[in-house]
Amino acid sequence: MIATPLQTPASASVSEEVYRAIRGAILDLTLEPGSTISENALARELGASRTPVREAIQRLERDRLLFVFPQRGTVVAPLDLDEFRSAYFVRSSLECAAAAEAARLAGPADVARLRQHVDAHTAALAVADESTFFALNDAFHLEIMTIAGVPSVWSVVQNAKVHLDRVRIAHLTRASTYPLAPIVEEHRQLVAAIAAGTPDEAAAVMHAHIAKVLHRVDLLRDLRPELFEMPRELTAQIRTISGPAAAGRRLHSNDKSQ
Amino acid sequence: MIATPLQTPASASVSEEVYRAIRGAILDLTLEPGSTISENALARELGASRTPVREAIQRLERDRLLFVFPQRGTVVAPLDLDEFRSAYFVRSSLECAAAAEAARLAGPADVARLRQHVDAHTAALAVADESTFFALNDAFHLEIMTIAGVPSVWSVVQNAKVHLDRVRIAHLTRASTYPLAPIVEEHRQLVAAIAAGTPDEAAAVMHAHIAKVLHRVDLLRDLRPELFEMPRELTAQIRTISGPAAAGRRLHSNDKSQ
DNA sequence: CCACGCATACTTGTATGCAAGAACACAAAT
DNA sequence: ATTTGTGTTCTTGCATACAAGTATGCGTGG
Repeated sequence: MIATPLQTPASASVSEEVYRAIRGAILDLTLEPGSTISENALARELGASRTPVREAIQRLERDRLLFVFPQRGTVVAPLDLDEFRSAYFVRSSLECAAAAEAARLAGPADVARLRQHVDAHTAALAVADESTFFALNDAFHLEIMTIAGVPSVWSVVQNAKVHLDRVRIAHLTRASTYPLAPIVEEHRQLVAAIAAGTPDEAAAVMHAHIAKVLHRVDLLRDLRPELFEMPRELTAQIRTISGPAAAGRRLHSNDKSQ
Repeated sequence: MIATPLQTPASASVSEEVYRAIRGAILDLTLEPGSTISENALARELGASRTPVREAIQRLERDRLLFVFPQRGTVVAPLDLDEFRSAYFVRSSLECAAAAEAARLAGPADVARLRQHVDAHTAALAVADESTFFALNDAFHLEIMTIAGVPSVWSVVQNAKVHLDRVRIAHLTRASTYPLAPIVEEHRQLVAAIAAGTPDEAAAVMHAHIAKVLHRVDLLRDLRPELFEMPRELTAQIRTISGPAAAGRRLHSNDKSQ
């Protein structure tokens, strides 16, 4: 059961709201990796019709958060090592290049704005909850992209970042708390490198900053290997020709009780 | 008028076919930047219903090839310098990083496969038309991504590359022919750098290889500045409150003759 | 006990109807 | 001549009905 029947605040469009709802449910494991969902069931739950639900599902499929098997079903994408590595590659490459470019282009006003971000982040360290903290984190990284002159690249980074966040969040709910202070400290070093106008240094700091997620995927794989497994029914994407091989289990979760 | 009523060969789904048809029409300027399109008109032309047309339009909007203004209309995205620069940034960063990584990881079998690509490309130089030549070009770049261990990153590059291709194709149809031989030669140098196992050299060669598009956008901007202009009717995305400022011109192309 | 056939209840893909809003055309008033 | 109101027709967003395909459950026959 996903959260609420669409009472989310800034109502842009039903489709957008449904997208955010499902995406959030996937990220916080309300919808577990490998579980099956259905357009009709989601439409009932969210109080919308199939059309906007379907549009959201197609967006999420392009985000690689869902797999749609026509006439068979739709499953939440299991965590995947290759996907994680690709996402890391994209984020690392783009953000390091942006940090270097920002170090080349940044003027005094830009550096001042970066420092404001760091100050706000430091203040949030004490009082804010995690979600707002990470929102500030995203804002800081976006600011660097903006200084580099390519703000719209941030959306590409975000699309990749989801797959890193999935691992981080899943690991977070099971393991210890997340150390937030080092993040702000690394941001401070990043600003220093950008202010100094040293592109290589900025890229190196950014690389170290981002690389800290890398070990989490291995830890999570040990903690909860089932999050990485595709349900056996859908593993055979190439249908065996009436072969009785994949008999036994059922696809539908049979949740009529909803 | 877009090409044919959906007779394209490998019929995956209506939605997919419509997507490819519109995308192709945008790329080859059958649909000119800034022109308005409509779900109903496209559905009639392509012999489909609105649903798959709508799905295709939404994909193309996420590709930034269309702008959808609810209740007002949908326009083909004009060429845009910022979009071009962002796309170049994404492609350059990812492909240079991939080339460097490929230089680190490539084994003899990988190098052999790369050489096969170059040989096939050389052969195509004499006989093949441009579209198959560029298909081989894409295959080569994908192979590098594969060797780097992140094949799925290629889809990200492709999404950005569209905006570079738009400029190249638009410039191609108006200006002289495209010199193809240097491309293959640069690929050869790239393979040499990867075979030598020198990441920095591979990245440098890749950078020079990709950077050749950069000057085209300026040339095209001089040749056909109208391709870069958003129709004035939709420039005001924030509606002036019943202000008669934007009066005069009309939005709808009024092509009832179709 | 096992294999096969069939009915049934699901799935997603597609078509279509309706609603809300925006822009144009035109007539009327100032 | 300019403005203003109004109706028509366009636009996209959403809801819903239908079509095609798939997996399950059960009965039947072996």
